[in-house]
Parts: sequence; structure tokens; C-alpha cells
Amino acid sequence: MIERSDTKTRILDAAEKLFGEKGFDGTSLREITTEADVNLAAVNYHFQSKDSLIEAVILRAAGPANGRRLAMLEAAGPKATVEQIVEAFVSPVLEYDYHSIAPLMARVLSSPEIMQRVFKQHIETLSRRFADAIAVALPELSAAERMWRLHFTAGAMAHTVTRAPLMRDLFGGVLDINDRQLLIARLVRFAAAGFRAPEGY
Amino acid sequence: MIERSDTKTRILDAAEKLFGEKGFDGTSLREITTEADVNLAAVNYHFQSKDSLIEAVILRAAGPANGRRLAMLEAAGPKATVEQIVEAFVSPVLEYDYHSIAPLMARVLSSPEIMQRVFKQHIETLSRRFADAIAVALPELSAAERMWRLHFTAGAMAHTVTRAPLMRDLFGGVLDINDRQLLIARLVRFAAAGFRAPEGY
DNA sequence: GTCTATAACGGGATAGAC
DNA sequence: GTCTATCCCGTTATAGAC
Repeated sequence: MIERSDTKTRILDAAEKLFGEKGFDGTSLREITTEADVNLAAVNYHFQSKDSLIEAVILRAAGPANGRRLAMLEAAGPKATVEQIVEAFVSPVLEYDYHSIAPLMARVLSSPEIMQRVFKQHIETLSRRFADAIAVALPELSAAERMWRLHFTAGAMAHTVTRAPLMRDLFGGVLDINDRQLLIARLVRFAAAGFRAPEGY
Repeated sequence: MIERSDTKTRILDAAEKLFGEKGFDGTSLREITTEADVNLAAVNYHFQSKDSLIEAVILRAAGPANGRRLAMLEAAGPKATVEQIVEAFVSPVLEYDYHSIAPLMARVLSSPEIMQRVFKQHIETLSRRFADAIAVALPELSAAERMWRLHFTAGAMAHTVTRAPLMRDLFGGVLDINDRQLLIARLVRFAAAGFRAPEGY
């Protein structure tokens, strides 16, 4: 069956494009529906609100990346090193073409309501999987410490993704933001060393 | 001279209170102006927009914390250890009563336009000061690596501040979010170990 | 079940009078 | 500096076309 790009997909495409270009607040639903050539009310029919729309855009974009994170974790096997685990955690996200969706991610991260749903659906189980892998690689760490260090790593990663454009013009030539493999290696080294720190007390 | 609390201050007070209670999107300018007992248009006269208003609220709240960060850095002296530098960087922020302003901070962090201005005014020089201190403590690190590791640390800190409420109900009893001194110690250990990682290559 | 057309309401922003 | 009036936008609801 010849399935012409349906309304829902056209809205998602237009929203992803316009949000990326002009930001969330800078884009009106009317611009999106004009770009997608659909009726204004179609947005509220297929999605419930502008917030839910951006959530859907994010989830569509994040799905493949999260799948790859789990795939890399499994590929590293049950005896994965801390470096392998951290790399599986961060590299699919940093390798992604995040320049266009960075404003969206930041917007989603800033909304507790959206995060609550996104978290439950996509991040919670993923976090546990990685925490379990860390538990095998570093059995001496307490459960709380494992969670916090994973959280710190996620923060460093998220900050890098969402603040990348700012970093470039801030630090000028000092920061080689565009070399993603080097950037991933830097973050992996930093976080792996953090995970390996003695717990203290 | 008996200076009755002026309009601008009353708006800032009301905005700080209401944003903290109901979030940025959950608070209308009309609620703020009612609480502050000023006219609606006064907000756009003294500030230019709702975005600028939250920026002003943040800056008024962040000023003391940033001052304390620099004071702690100076207090550690020219031979400060990595741990002392990291603690000066993160503890004034984490010790702050961030539960009320976390939604605001997240909101500001999500807006590239606001961040651009806030960054220029308050974060840029502060970052350089801390990067310089790191350069003394860890002279073998390249300038780029120093900046990135400071950036990773800032990300871990920011993520902790803005996502703290979410963390609590997510991980239940595993994460002891309320013990700030312990949390600071965890982050300092993690980041200091990250700073000390060999640069590789 | 899918989508359009339209109206009504609350909220942010602005112009211009005072 | 302050206030009124007004505009545009996002959201919701509804009636109805296909």
C-alpha cells in the first residue's frame, strides 16, 4: 500500500525542523502546521499539547540512540570494563547529530512534567541496566555511590550536548568541539576515573 | 530616607516566590503583578520580558553563591589541591537552597539567549579563575583538557541541582539526596578523580 | 476513525495616553 | 513611571465533513 506521509509524521518532521532552527518558544504551532501543511487543530488531535509534541519529537529522535546504548552495553559482554560501560552510555548520544535538537533537549530537560514521563518510559530501565553493569565491574561500590556516579556522568554528558554551541564561541580555539571521537574519549576517561575513585569514609 | 520597597524590588520578590512555588510556566505575569501589587505593564517596563525577569531573579539569587565560590577558591590559596578547587566550585551551589530555584535554573539553562548573557556576565570570568587554579594544581594537563574537565564537573553539578527532585522519587531510598555534605563529598571525589586521570594519547 | 473549521479563553507583550 | 487598551499566540472544546 502506498502510504503517503501521514499527518502525524508531517507534523513531527516540521516540528523537528522548526524547533531546531528557531527554538521551542520561538516556534508557534501555526508555523509548524503551515510548514507541515496541516490544520492547526491536528496538532491537538494527534498530540495533546505543544509540550507533548516536543516530547514526541525528542522520543522519536532519542529512540535509536537509546537502542544503540543498550546494544553497545550488551556487545561489551558480562565482563565489560568501566571504560566500555561508560562509552556505551555516552557515545551514542554524543555521536548523534545533536546540534539540531540540542535546544529541544534542553527544553525537555527543563520541564519537570515532561521529564517525569520521558524518564519513566525511556530512561529508568536504561539507568538500571547500566547501574547493574557497573555493579559487576566495580563490586566494591555501594549501590548509592553507583547511582550517583552514573548520575554525574549523565550530567556531564547532558551538559556537553546542550551547551555545545555556547562552548564553541566561548572558549574559541581552545576547545575542539567538533572532534566527537576525541570528545567522547575525554569524557570516558574523566568519568571512568570518577567511577574508580575510592569511596572514602 | 525611608525608602519604601520600590516596584522593581517588589516584582522581583513576588517572582522569586511564585516561580519557586509553581514553576516558570505555571506562573503568569498577572499572578506576579497581583502578588506584588503593581500594574501588569510595570513588568515589561522594568524588565523587558518574562524571560528577562527570570534572568534577573536568577542573577540576584546567584550573585552571593558565585561570590562565595571565588572566596573559597582564594581561601584555599595558590597551592590549592584539586579537591579544594572542586569543592570551591561546587559546594556553594549545592549548599544553596536550590530546591526553590531549581526549576528557574533549569529554565534559564534551557534558553540559549538567556545563557549567552548570563554567561558573559557571571560565568565566563569565574570559569577562567577556576581553570587557572587547576592549571597550577595539575600542570601536566593541557589547556583544552582542563576546560573540558571543568565543563564536565559543571555539568554533573548542574544536573544534580536541576534534577534533584526527580532523583528523589526515582531512586527511592537508595539516594540520600537530602544530605548535602555527603552529596558534595561524593561529587568532589568523583570530579577530582576525573581531573587526575592521565590525559592519554 | 481521521481530520477540518471555528469560536472562546487565558496569557505575554506593546503602544500610547497620562 | 504608571496605566489602559489592544494584539497575537497556545490551548481547549465543539460541530461536523470525509
